[in-house]
Amino acid sequence: MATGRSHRPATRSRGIPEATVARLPLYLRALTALSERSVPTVSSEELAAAAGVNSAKLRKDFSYLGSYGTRGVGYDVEYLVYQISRELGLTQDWPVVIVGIGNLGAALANYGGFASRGFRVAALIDADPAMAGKPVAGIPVQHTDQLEGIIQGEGVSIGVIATPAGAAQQVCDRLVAAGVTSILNFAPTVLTVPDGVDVRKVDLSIELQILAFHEQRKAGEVAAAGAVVPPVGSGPEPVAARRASAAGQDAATDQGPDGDVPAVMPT
Amino acid sequence: MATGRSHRPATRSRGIPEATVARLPLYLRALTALSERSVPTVSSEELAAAAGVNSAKLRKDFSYLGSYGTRGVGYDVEYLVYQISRELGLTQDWPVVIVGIGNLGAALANYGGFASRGFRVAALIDADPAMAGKPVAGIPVQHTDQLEGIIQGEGVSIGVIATPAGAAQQVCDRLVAAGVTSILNFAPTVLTVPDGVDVRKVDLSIELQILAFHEQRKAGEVAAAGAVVPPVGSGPEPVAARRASAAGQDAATDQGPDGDVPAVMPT
DNA sequence: CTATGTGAAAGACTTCACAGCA
DNA sequence: TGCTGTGAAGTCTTTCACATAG
Repeated sequence: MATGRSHRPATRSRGIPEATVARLPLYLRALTALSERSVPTVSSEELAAAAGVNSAKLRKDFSYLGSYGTRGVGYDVEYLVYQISRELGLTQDWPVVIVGIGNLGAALANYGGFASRGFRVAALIDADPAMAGKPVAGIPVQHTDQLEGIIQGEGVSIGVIATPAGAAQQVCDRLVAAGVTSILNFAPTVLTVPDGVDVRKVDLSIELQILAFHEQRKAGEVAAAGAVVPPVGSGPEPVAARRASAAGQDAATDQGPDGDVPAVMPT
Repeated sequence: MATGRSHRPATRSRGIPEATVARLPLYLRALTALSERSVPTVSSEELAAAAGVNSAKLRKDFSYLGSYGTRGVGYDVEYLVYQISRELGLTQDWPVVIVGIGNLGAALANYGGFASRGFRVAALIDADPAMAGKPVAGIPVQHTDQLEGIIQGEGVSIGVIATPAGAAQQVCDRLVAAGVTSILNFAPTVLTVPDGVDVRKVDLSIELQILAFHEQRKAGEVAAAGAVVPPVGSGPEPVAARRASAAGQDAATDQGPDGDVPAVMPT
């Protein structure tokens, strides 16, 4: 696929890198905090520190949105908050349904961050008839039978799956058939969806395993004692060397690729 | 820190790409499922489909671990399960502490996936005195005062933070001071940690915002019908194009850079 | 003849470093 | 003078495509 770097019409070239999109919420959060403290402007350096990234990256990211800063000064906090919000589509209302009101589903329903950014819990759905009517986070749980009606009635396009792994694909299919085109999946399963539907997954187990991998390495290093040049192993991997100093810092702040979260069922 | 090392004989060149490490848990999950069905071998094509990635990527990933396949045949399921488990450090016991037993913390404590892969909930910690002693998921909650003692006593190196955003950094500092070197953060805050400590974050709000961004685009595409705002939707955008066929598959499985998850406090 | 393993090419993302505007 | 905006360089990932082992 040739990145038809298309003729960028003035500012705002469409085609913001995925990596940048993933960081916009981070910047937005930092900016919101500044805004609440009535800070009028910030430099890329300060904002980057607050968001946990380096300033060059931040400036590059913002450059994809347009030239919203002032040389020699910095960025206007309020203005940036607005621009990023608009870019992320947070200036509109996004009704969301959460399917699977177990421990996790309830936690998500109670999650305050929802409302704060245009997301509105339109409904809580669970397959257990006993749950029907029971209020969670002030919202009455509805039975799965109602799923299609709710999606269509409320015009829901984003669905959150917090069911056991075994039910995830089935729920997903129904959500999609009913019109949902974006899914946040907390069940530890690979969902199959038709083209045009976005899926993001969050899997606690995966995150822990990644941490374990690095943790294991740390232990190994101690035992092997940091030699000047890696002993055994193939060759003095250049990559390895770099990793040494950057990894700790990097992993901690801007976290590497792939992200995931918790789930409800065993892996 | 030095990197090289490890007395790993034969294959196994040190320096597995981070992107590959992030996918190993995915392969492991798929392999475990096959193993339970007593499937003896799998081709890269089949396994890739089960894991939601493409076969070329999978083969490349495995090539970093060594040559564990048989040309013309495929991979031995049991053997691969073992190799990947070892690589990820899952053949050993990893005691984990969860701090902040609110809705989310309780959900995590009940998460079955923990035990299944070498992770053991060594303790549940909460700052609320009223919670002390109360069992959650069969484990009695302990007060924050006990934090240091538990970490050191159990030799915990992985900590999960599920507290409100305001307490996260403080908890993090205590965990690190007590000896924890890997942290999974569910609070919507950027944690600052010393070198050598790994942090992975999981933030529901961020995931939803990313979905909203793409959702907004889809809506725009429909309206613009590949007209005035081409670059994004209309143009054979590399990303867009790929997304069409692979994305559904891709986004679901290998998800882009930076990962996050849910939290307990508003953004 | 099949499916792995892997150089090489293509892309995506990050970092550098500095021109240029306020 | 200070800080943004951005080509260019550097690094990491993915994809291609095919030699090669079984």
